[in-house]
Amino acid sequence: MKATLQTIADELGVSRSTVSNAYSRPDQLSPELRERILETAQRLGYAGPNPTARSLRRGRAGALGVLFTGNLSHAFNDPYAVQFLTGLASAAEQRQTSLLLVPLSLDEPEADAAALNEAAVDGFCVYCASGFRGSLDIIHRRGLPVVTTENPAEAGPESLVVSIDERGATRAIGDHVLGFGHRRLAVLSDYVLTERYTGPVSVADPEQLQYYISRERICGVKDALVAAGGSWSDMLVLNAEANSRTAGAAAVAYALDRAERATAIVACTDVLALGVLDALATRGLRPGRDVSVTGFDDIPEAADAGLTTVRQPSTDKGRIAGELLLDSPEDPARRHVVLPTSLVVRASTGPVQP
Amino acid sequence: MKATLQTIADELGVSRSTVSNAYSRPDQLSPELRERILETAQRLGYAGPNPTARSLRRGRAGALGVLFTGNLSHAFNDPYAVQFLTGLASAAEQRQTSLLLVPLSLDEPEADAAALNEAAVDGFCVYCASGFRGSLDIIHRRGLPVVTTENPAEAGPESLVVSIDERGATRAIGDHVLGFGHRRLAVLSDYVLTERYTGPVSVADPEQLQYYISRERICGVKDALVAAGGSWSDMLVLNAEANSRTAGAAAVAYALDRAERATAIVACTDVLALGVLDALATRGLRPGRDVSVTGFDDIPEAADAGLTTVRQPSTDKGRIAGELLLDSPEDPARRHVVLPTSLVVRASTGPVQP
DNA sequence: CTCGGGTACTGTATCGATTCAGAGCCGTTA
DNA sequence: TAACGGCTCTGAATCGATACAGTACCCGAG
Repeated sequence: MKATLQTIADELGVSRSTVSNAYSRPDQLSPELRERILETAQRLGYAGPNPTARSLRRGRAGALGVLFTGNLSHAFNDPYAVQFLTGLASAAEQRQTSLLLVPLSLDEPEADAAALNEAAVDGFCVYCASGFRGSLDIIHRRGLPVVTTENPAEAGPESLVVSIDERGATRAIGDHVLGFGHRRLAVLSDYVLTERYTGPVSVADPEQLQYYISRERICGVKDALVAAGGSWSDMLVLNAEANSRTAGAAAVAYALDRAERATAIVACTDVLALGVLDALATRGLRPGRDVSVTGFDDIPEAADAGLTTVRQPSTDKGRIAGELLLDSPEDPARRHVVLPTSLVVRASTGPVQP
Repeated sequence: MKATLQTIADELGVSRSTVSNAYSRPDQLSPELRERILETAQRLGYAGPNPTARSLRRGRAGALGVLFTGNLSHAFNDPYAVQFLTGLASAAEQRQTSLLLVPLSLDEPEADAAALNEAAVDGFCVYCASGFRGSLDIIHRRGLPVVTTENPAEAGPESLVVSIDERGATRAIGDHVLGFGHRRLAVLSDYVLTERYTGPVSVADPEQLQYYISRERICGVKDALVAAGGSWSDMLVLNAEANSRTAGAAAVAYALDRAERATAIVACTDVLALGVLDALATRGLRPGRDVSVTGFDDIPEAADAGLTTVRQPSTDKGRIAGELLLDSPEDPARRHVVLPTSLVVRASTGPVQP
């Protein structure tokens, strides 16, 4: 038989409200009585107001939902994702809110819908939204705010968005690499295809690709290429089956081992680019001289590896996502934040060798 | 004005209970009525029972709390931790439970206590318990189950524990390395000291170290050394300021650069060991020949790097932790699970060079 | 002596569901 | 035909707190 507010109230002969006030609004009662209440609570082993009951009454769950695919490793092994989450957590923490990880299988829509409907949260954060498109309807039906970090165009006006100019950022990368005279380029990404596959793929028109981030980033490279007078059909596109170092190394093998070796590899994430550097190392090729390599995100390891990349403010992105979710501004202009990116040039890129 | 069970009930002229049953106990009403109810709910934009209200009534929060230090990066950058969490999440998922990340600052006990008291969860998982000792009392006062992955001796009988034989595992590592004839050993760990510091430390008696995991693992190496007729005073102990590759590389520098170079480095985690391999690479030293290196955990990267290490079933550990928490067996014998470990020998260890 | 105003506390409605005893109703069986 | 059981559905109690209107009392000003 657990103690409740009533237990304490009865014990002291005061009203339940007063005990509640002792915890939540200390200014509403005399310090002496409050002291007695707290002491009695301690004695009866009462640990303070029940969080669930409080949530129900207050109409606030005190948590933000974060959607995940079943395999957390996948989500957490990317330092970018971890930084984003760190930012999200810091915003949440400031407002006494925690994060609820909601695992989705993506195979069982029924179960996923149930998980979304049963989550006691005040809003959802959907990042890496690729697989979660279907979840948005369910969330909207619950009338909860959602923030995504993707396609601003596709997100309805009711959505909150924190994004970057994906296409412009890789355009800058492309300009940088092309400026060094490289013409035999390869672009490396995960989610080029729907299937799990590692290696070269033929992409007639990158604008038609399904997944937003890979599409935009690849198109940015295309923009640069076309502006430099190149032709898309000369571009080699590589798909990695996951956003991991090993998948990156495996996927780039084709571009490095064939006769007409690519002289520059534009990877769509730093993790993949690090895999490319691994692949170069095992072949005795020098980054920035024999082959130029670029990444995206500017994770901490990128600096150590001397990787030329695009810096995006990952932690800020998470923090702002959290703030949007918790404040849900009405003003449509404030519901969509675009953050700046910058090109970070390091040693992994250099002029094409004669 | 949001729709509730009552709204639907009034609309159809049935009782609230019946609408509730339509969602939670479909066998309690006729299929036709259920269909009409679901349809009306759909029409009125009702997304199903409110999770908070349901939790209150059922007395089950449907979430497990996971304690974190403020900085998620720290926690998530260790693949071991991510694997553990993955296991925890899978156990939770099976029982329709999600994970609530509860950020603790460790600097502000008041705020931390509040966070613990306000978390709507059915139990807590405390891993990397080093800093969280103080939280256990608060959790116990709430009457919630806790599972830890550490010191079985120190945990009270009310605690749930999933552990491994830390000391025995590093004893095996030590035996392996000593068997190759190595005598100039260094052991590398984080949390040897309370302070943030990277480099050699003098440890008169490892049994006195404060943090459980580093103490036990270092003592295991000591056991092996003593059994081989060596003396603890010959052992070099290195502290890394964090469990990261860079900290590992920095901490091991002393052992590699001094005149009497260590011939074997026993690292207490794979991440640190990978850092040691990095340090060897920058010095042109060959792992397994010039210097033997061992790790602990057997994270996926360890296999790629050819690292000799101890495999512990990280994912199982998480899964079992979740199961203990959700089932809370009464039988004291079942409240404490010890999982097996095994030595995995790869190329990073070899005979001492003459 | 009354009135205004503040402080300290009480009582009740409410948040949105679940649960469980029981009420009708209908068909079966002795 | 009465007793019984099964199927649907209802009504009221309950989970544990918070919010708000209201009461009692005290103090100083008019």
